Amino acid sequence: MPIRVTVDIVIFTIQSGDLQVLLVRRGIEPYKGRWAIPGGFVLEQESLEQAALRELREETGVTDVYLEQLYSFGDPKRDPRGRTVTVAWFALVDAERALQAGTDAAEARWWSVQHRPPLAFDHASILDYALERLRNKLEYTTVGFQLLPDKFTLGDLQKVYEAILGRALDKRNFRRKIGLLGILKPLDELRSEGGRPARLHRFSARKFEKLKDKGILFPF
Amino acid sequence: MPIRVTVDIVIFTIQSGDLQVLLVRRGIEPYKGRWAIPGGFVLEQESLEQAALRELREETGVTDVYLEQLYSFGDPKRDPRGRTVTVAWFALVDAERALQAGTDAAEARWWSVQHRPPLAFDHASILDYALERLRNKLEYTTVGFQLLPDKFTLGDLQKVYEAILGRALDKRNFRRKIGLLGILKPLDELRSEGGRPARLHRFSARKFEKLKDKGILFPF
DNA sequence: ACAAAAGTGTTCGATATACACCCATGT
DNA sequence: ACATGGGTGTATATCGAACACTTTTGT
Repeated sequence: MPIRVTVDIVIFTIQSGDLQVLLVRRGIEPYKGRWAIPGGFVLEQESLEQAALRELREETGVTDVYLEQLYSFGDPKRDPRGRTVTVAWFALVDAERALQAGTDAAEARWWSVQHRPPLAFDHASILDYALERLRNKLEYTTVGFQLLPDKFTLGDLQKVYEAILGRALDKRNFRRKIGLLGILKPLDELRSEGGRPARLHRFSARKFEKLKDKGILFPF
Repeated sequence: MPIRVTVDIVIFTIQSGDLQVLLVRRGIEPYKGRWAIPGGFVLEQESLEQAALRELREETGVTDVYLEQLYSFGDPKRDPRGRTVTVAWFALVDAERALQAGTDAAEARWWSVQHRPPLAFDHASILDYALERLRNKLEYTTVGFQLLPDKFTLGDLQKVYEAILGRALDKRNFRRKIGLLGILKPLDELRSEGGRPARLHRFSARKFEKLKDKGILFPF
């Protein structure tokens, strides 16, 4: 009996200030009816990353997202049907793209990471690990920007950080630190949402690459 | 043709202030005669970590070392004999244990990471990645202590940091920061080595666990 | 006595944190 | 006019970086 290799993808998004994860309901045994992290077998001719991207596209229809390898899980008993090793990934999609994902398949939906259902297999461990990685990465990289659409307000950005870190941040300190990085381009465009209109910004990946090369990272 | 799953282990040590990696010379094709990272197939009934520990023991005779999963590599062309996915790990062994490792098998020896030979397969990428991870981890964890024997001097410890980071550190700043952590127990024992004798210290893992729980990490 | 490594404090700049009020719009 | 979210500066504490001399041993 050979070992079968799969990929599983923990897909996060932010919906109205709440960190959510995409889960699919299993239609077959084992764990029939339980919710699970989307994934599937690695095909003969594709790399692990290609497999993850393919599953992501098949399950959610989304493409062109942030994707990072997380960890590989291979406990001999993790799948009762037989020996599997899964290479887990985590992906970040912005709120706009997230909408199409949840509606595509009837048996896929977004769950708040706070109020998630019991999961199949060892998927609870995988999700916990992904969450931990996301929190850590938030502090020294710009992954947070991946959860926002092209144009966003500084309030939007702060909400992303607060949702992931699970605590409130000071508005003035937050803006100063973001400003210091100089990786946001303020646009000549405002968005009104129940109060004073907020300026929209765009993430400038080009400026960020320069910072990375110099070893300057995120100071949260 | 199923995918075959292997583990490869990048084993680091420090010998007289130089960061070294254990490599084995391949006796068969492909890449016969080339140096490679030690590794082998994952067996039917063992977890990935057990497989890594087993290979580590078989190749080096060492046990009870620091071992951490690194990344999984699965390019379809990475092994010309057929499709493989390897789960790469990195291990740290102290100088005393390292001695027995290099001598066990005639075709295994330590190489300075600076002057390493060309490697088989995609092992150069794996080694580079391990080195990057080690450097990063050094800055916010206590992995550095894993490269030292039970008793060591502060000079020994500083040399470990300098060898891995590849730059000189200020002795006073280094000692202050280590001292602030309060995870070293000074012993009533000195070691003389060509100058004023140095006090030996021991790493107190118990104290460190408390720090970790509070989220206090290494400030290098 | 001298060579060789151990040991020890202070100053300064940068960064993180705490904290409160006015502004522009919609209703 | 009032409710709602947007926008702005200063003071303090903490942390990291730079920097030089004395001490203890072996030869």
